[in-house]
This record gives sequence, C-alpha cells and structure tokens, in this order.
Amino acid sequence: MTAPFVTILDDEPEIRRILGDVLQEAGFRTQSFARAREFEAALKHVTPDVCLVDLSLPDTDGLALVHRLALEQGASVIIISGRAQVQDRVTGLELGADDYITKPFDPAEVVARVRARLRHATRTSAKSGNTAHFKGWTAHFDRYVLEDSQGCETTFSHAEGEVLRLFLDSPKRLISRAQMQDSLGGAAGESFDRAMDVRISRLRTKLREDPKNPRLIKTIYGAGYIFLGDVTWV
Amino acid sequence: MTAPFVTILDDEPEIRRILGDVLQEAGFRTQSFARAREFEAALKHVTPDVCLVDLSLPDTDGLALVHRLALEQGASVIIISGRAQVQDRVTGLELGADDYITKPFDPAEVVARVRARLRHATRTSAKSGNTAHFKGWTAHFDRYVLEDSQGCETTFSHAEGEVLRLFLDSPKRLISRAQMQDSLGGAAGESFDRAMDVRISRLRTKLREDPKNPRLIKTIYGAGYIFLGDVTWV
DNA sequence: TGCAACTGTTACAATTCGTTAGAATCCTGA
DNA sequence: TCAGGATTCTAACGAATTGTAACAGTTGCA
Repeated sequence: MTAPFVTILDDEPEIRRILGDVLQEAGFRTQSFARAREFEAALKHVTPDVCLVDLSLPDTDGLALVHRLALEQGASVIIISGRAQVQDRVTGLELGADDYITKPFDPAEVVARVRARLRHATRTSAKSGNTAHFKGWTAHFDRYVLEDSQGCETTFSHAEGEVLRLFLDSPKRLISRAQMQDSLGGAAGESFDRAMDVRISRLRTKLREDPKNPRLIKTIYGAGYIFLGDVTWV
Repeated sequence: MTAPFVTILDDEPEIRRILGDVLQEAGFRTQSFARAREFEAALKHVTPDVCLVDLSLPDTDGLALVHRLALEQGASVIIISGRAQVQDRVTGLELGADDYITKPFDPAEVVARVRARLRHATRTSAKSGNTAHFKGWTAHFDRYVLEDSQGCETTFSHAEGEVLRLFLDSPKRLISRAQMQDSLGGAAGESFDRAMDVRISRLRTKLREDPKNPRLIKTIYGAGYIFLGDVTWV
C-alpha cells in the first residue's frame, strides 16, 4: 500500500511550503497547487485521499469547488481559511467539507486532523482476505478464479487480476488512468495507455459486460474509470 | 432509514440540554449521559452513529474512553473539551477522535460537524445521495443512468451529468450562466458559453423535452436557466 | 520441439465533447 | 407591429480519447 496522498491548494507560497514539509515528514505524499484551475486539471490524473483547500482563492469560488470535490471525488476535504466566524465554518461544513481549520493554524494539528480523516476512511473499508464478492460475482485472488452466481468458474490472468484488485480496493471511486498506470507498474512513458485499455477490455469480457452499457466498470471520458457495485472482502 | 443516532456524554446538565435540543431540532435521535459508566452500559444495547464526548469527566479517563470507542465501535467520536491547547487537540485526535471541538462552542457548528461525520460515513459505505427523482424521471448518478417512469434507461455522459447535478442541486432557482460556467469548471475563456449550450441541449434531448415548450429546463433569456420540477434525493 | 496461455503492440472503429455556423428566439425602440 | 441586434438552440464537424480485434513476442510445460 502506497503512502496516502494529500493535496494542498493555497495561494500563499509560505503556507504551501509549511504544509508540504510537515505532511511529508508525517509520511504522506503531497502535491501543492497555487490556483484552483491547476488543481482541477490535476484531478483528472490523480485521486487524492485528502484535499486541503484554502477558501480565499483568487481565481475561483472556493466553496463551489469544495462542493464539487465532496460530491464527485471520494476524497475528504479539509477547508483552511482565514475566516473564523461560526457562520463561515457552518456553511463550509454543510457544503461538504469534512473539517474546517482556521488560520493561523498549528501544523501539528493539521497533521492530526488529516490523519483522523484517513483513519476513518480506511476503517470503513477495512479488508483482509483475498476473496471478494460483488454483484453476484466472487473473485478468488488466491486461485485466479472468477465465479458467477451459478457457481460457474472462469480463470483470470495475473494482469487482469491486478486491474480487478485495483477496482475492488476502491469501489465507487474514480480511478484515474495515471493512477492505474502507477499501480500496475506501468512503464511510465509511451503507449502503456493502450495496454491498460486492453486489460480492461479483457476483464470486461470475462465479467460479461455489455459494451454499450457496462454495469460494473464505467468509463469516465477524459478522467478514468469507476467501479460500481458493492464489494465485500472475505 | 431511521434518523441518525447521536449520543452525548457530558457531566454538565446545561450542556447536555443545549446539545440535545439543537441536535433533535436538526432531526437526530439523541441520548444523553452524565457519567461514563452509564454510557458504556448503554453501548451494550445501542449503536450510536456519532458520539459526543466531554473529556473532563469525573468518573473516568476521557481519553482512554475515546480510544476504546474509536477502536471497538464503528462510531465517529467527537471530543468536546474545555482544554484548548494544541497539544490536547492533537493527542485527542491521534487517539482516535474524528473531531475536536473546544468550549465554548456554537451549537450550530456542532450540528454541522456532526453532519459532516455522518455524511462521510454514509458516503464511503452506503453511498447515498446519488439518486434523484423528478417529474417521473430517476437519475442514478452512480451509474450514469437516467430512468423514465416506464423503467426505460438511457445513459448520460459525465459532462451531461455535471449539468444535471447542478440543476437537481438547486431546483426552482435561477442559475446564471456565469455560475454554471464556474461550477462546471469551465475554461475561463470566451466560447465556453456555446459548449454549455450544447451540453444543455443534449441533456434536454435525453429528457425528451419539447424544444418549444420545455417543462424541466427553462431558459431565462439574458439571465440563465431554471430547473422546474420537484426533486427528491435518495 | 510443439503447444497453449499470456500480454503488449498495432491499427482501426466507436464515443465523447468542444467548436463552428447558421437558424431560431427574444427583446427593444421606433 | 416591425426591424434589427442580442442571445440561445442545435446540427454537423473534427480532435481527442477510448474500445477491441488481430497479430506477435514471450513464457511455461509436456
């Protein structure tokens, strides 16, 4: 399991530096952005676990951004803001933020609050074994076997298993192509993109997906893939 | 779905009363406890969704209780404490609390923070709030599917879904083009206007709107759009 | 050695979605 | 009421992205 990924969106370089340093020291991967536009562009390629967002951004309505983030991404959103009024905090939280920290903040507290968000996320999706159930299917990763509701079995290859496991680890969450490439040990660079497509295509065939109307592996044009279906690991 | 269940553990009657009132008013079921002993006894029979815990309890070590709660129960724990030092907050959070509110607190903020905890819990597991009903239609945002009253399904694309979601989030309210552009992450530039028009046009087609007489997405010339129809999110 | 399974590559088909352009609609003022 | 400009609608186009069949190199095994 790779280190949790935290993004920082703040227009003040000093804040970006402090937060980046302290979070990296705490063992997280981080990426900082000065403008909302850059940040949103990056979201097409990566999926952060926690997003730190400063509300007072020059180039966008911070609250609208938070709302979008909370709804569309599975990530936790922590607002960092200079506005300390109760009303500000309440609207921020109601709009979908998971926490609200006011400036000036103590870096140690920020780390603790980021950890709290991560802890909860992993707690609810705790997994253990190597067998997973979803939508009438059972995947046995120890045997490389996919079993349908009738008990009919098909084997899947190692490469297909990698993709399937990635999906089953983060169901109902957007998985960007970059992230997938990363997780699949994809040779960074050239045309591994096509190889990924092919892997997914083959997996879809084994899951008997209707190409016109996939029910499990959904493509989000320009963004990535999303696995639908409730997953239970055993 | 029954109302979420929130427990309050505080030795001051006045605080119990305030929190109980305001949380019930917000639509939660609540139960208050003055001593940790009573609270832990009750836990054998009920499973709260969120626990508000005051650290300065006379009959137990609050932090140890929080630690136990966070580990054993699935509930989210919010600490309410008179101690406002950063170090107190950090240890509270590190021990497993999901949030830390210092006294004196504003009741509205407590409600907002309780809601934030609930939202995240359901988001990662049950994934509610992704289906909306309106005028005989059902929109499944998790599956990118639009279903008519006959149960006939059409898929919609990501871009179409963004527009639809925006409308369903603010029904019967004017949405200006600028606002829409902002929410859709529109490239700040000039001719995104036309792109928006096209998105809406495509959405209208899928909703089988009569161009002469749209019943759902109404254009307000020179101002924006307004979505008619009662929306129920599920 | 021969065979079968696996997996990346290539090439082309299909889809998405912004852009363009001209038609349709709305508003204002005469 | 009508002309004319502003605004919005939408069919059509095309660039970018994604799907997949076919092929080829590799590996493992009998």
